[in-house]
Amino acid sequence: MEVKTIDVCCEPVVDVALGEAQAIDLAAAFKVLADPIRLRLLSLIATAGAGEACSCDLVEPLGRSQPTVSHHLSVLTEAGLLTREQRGKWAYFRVVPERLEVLRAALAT
Amino acid sequence: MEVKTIDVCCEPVVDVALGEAQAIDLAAAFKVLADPIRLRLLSLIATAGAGEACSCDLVEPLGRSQPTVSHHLSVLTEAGLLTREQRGKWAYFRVVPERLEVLRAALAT
DNA sequence: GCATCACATCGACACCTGTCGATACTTGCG
DNA sequence: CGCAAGTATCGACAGGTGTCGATGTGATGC
Repeated sequence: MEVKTIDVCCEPVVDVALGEAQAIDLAAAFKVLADPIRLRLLSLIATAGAGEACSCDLVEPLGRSQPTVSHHLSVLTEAGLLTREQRGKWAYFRVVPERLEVLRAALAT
Repeated sequence: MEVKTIDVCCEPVVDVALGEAQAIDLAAAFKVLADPIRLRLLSLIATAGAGEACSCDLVEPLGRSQPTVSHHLSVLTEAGLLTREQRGKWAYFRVVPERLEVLRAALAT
């Protein structure tokens, strides 16, 4: 997946008729969440001790190869759902709650 | 897309570590939303006059062929996001707010 | 009964995406 | 400097998905 910076408008889907461009952006955002590995990555990082997790601790519990996990972490980061911080040899990731909140708002009824 | 009945558990993604099976179900649910045409269908139906819309009124504004729109309506209906009611020659669709609410809850922070 | 309209299904195609092994790239440490 | 460890990137493959034209299926009305 190639996900650019995603600008999701805040209008709920069920409020005003969605424009074509907004629909494309919003769909791209949901596409990032439409993968079990990425959902589990979000969950693992969010529930980790200090609210952050190292790549090295994420490969094994998911049962996927290191390149695959790295790929999914990139997708989540490029979508703005994660932040990446390099500390020495290790890369630490944190979730960005505001991003989830934006998507959550789009589903408001 | 072939989407069976989707049973999404209500645990927020960021609350407890997501199980493998739950992640698969949740990802399938988000996959349904990860398409611009389907998002616009939801939006069009939700904002329609009586809260419902006929297929005949959905083909033209989306700029896709009738089979394609019919396909997306099937995906949304099978996922439980829409209900379908046949009245005479026409098929009327309504959104199921509870379904959106379930997905919304999964993104809670 | 038959033509017509609304809609669903089928078959086929191009494109995208998740996956992995191999490899390149940094950083830290002797 | 040279080696090792943690990650990212590359290339390639199998499988999934959106799309459409053609066709099938009911229901309506003459």
